[in-house]
Amino acid sequence: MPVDFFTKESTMSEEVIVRFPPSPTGYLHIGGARTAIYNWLFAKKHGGKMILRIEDTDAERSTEESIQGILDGLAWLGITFDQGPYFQTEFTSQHMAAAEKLLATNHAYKCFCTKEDLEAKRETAATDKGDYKYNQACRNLSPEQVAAKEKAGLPYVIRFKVPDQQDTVRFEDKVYGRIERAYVDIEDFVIVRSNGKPLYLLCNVVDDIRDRITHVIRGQDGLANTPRQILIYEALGAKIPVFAHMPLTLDLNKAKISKRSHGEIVAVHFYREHGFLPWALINFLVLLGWSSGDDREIFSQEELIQAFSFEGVNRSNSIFNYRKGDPKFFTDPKAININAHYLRSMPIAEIAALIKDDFAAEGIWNPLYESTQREWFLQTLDLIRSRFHTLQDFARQGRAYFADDFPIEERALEKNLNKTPELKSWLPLLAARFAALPDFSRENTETAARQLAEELSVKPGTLINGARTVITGQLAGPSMFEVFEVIGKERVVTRLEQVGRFFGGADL
RNA sequence: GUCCCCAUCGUCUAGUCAGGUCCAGGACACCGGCCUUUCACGCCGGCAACACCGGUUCAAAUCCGGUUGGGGACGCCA
Repeated sequence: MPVDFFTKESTMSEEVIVRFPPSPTGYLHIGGARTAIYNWLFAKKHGGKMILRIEDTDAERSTEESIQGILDGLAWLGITFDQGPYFQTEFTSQHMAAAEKLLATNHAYKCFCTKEDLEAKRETAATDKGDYKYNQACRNLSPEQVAAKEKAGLPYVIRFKVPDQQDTVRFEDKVYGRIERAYVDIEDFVIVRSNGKPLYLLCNVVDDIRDRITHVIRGQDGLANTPRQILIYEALGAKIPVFAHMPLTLDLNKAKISKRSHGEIVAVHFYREHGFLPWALINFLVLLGWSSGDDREIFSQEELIQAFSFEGVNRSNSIFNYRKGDPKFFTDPKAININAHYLRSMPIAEIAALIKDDFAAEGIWNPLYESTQREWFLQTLDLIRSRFHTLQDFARQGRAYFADDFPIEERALEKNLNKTPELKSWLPLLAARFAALPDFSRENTETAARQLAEELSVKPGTLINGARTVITGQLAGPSMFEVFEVIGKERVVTRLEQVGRFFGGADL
């Protein structure tokens, strides 16, 4: 395996290449998705490429299911990549070649200290509240000593030999600015396990060199790893990429969000299943730690690509404002608000396409909605969408517009019907007036309803909201005259005539 | 414990690099009003923050030092 590609300088240094390297140990969560989004935006903005690399070196925890979940999540979001997915385990020989090179150039050494021994020392240091650092016991072993230990069959790991200098490792982070770390504060870290498997720090760097990554955009939790990785780049004689660390997303208790402690709420698929528009989720996520600098918060894809830059990335961690068990907000209120915003402003035909499956699942899909009843369908969706928060609301809260069996809200029943028992006879009267209308327009139904109200000496609202309850089962909704029009004369008249069923049933 | 990073309304943030135009702007949430047959949308208004202490300066959210608070990293995990 030739190793000179480590030193090969990029000939097309202007081209931006970024990567998203998830480890397949769970679903795609919103923190990871946000990192992917930032990478994707940056690549798009600079006409660069994005590589998807599955970091599956931890065979024990990596699963096929998880890989698929991550792929599905990215696909749903519309985060596309130009290369990959690559799998880190496919490049083990390159990782090992790099380790050999480091060994050969005296940038690394074999360490025979046992895991048990080291763990004991670490524990002792922890109990004494002291600082633990590898004591470099094997750093200066003579070639003869190493040979002897190897011959004796002693297992060893390969450690990186951190330069013995008084200086600091420094780099210019695109978000955090200048970061410095003293060499003495970096211990000789392990790059190859005793079973011969290379470790993340090494693999990650080798892969980034091979893939000619120009910009490493990742979470702030990678910030502390960066000086060590830079050391590897230098030892391998490779060009160091630009680093840009993104602030983390924490929960209300300022703890890092994770599957373990937060469950489904932080999973991308949760949002898909709960009627979120992928772009709305992206729009929300991108705002968690970044701002355009002006007052804009809603962006089209083109606008966002144009507006995005590291300048606008905040340095402090942001909080995912989710309260468990909140009856009103099942996730961050701002996320819901943004989703609702798109729901009421996007082309209605797009919504129609997105809710088809949901309607089918609820048993209220009608194929005619795509042919002869398409106009009616779109008009109805448009009428009801302003108060909806998710795509699911159309089939759930909007059921009465598409089906004759729909639930009746208890509060609507009490307030709009039970309080005025006379409606039991008034609504059939209204039905008769409506039935007699030659043209069932909103103007005509309004005139008829108001006229009847006047004749009965009741407020129009009494009649109208009584009708609302009987016709939609709900306390609130669009203008009833538009509802009448959309639901249609026949169904309106029928539902009004059946008002008796809400007053103890059969005695009509 | 060691090292690194961070600190503006409840939350997301603008303003900090180039100190005065900021008794701090926007958004979400919340409260009130208008519209109205209801709820929502929309519009109008309100509540609400520069963590603390010291320094520099005519002037500090902005610069410097410290304190406190928070986060991250310190694995033969990624």
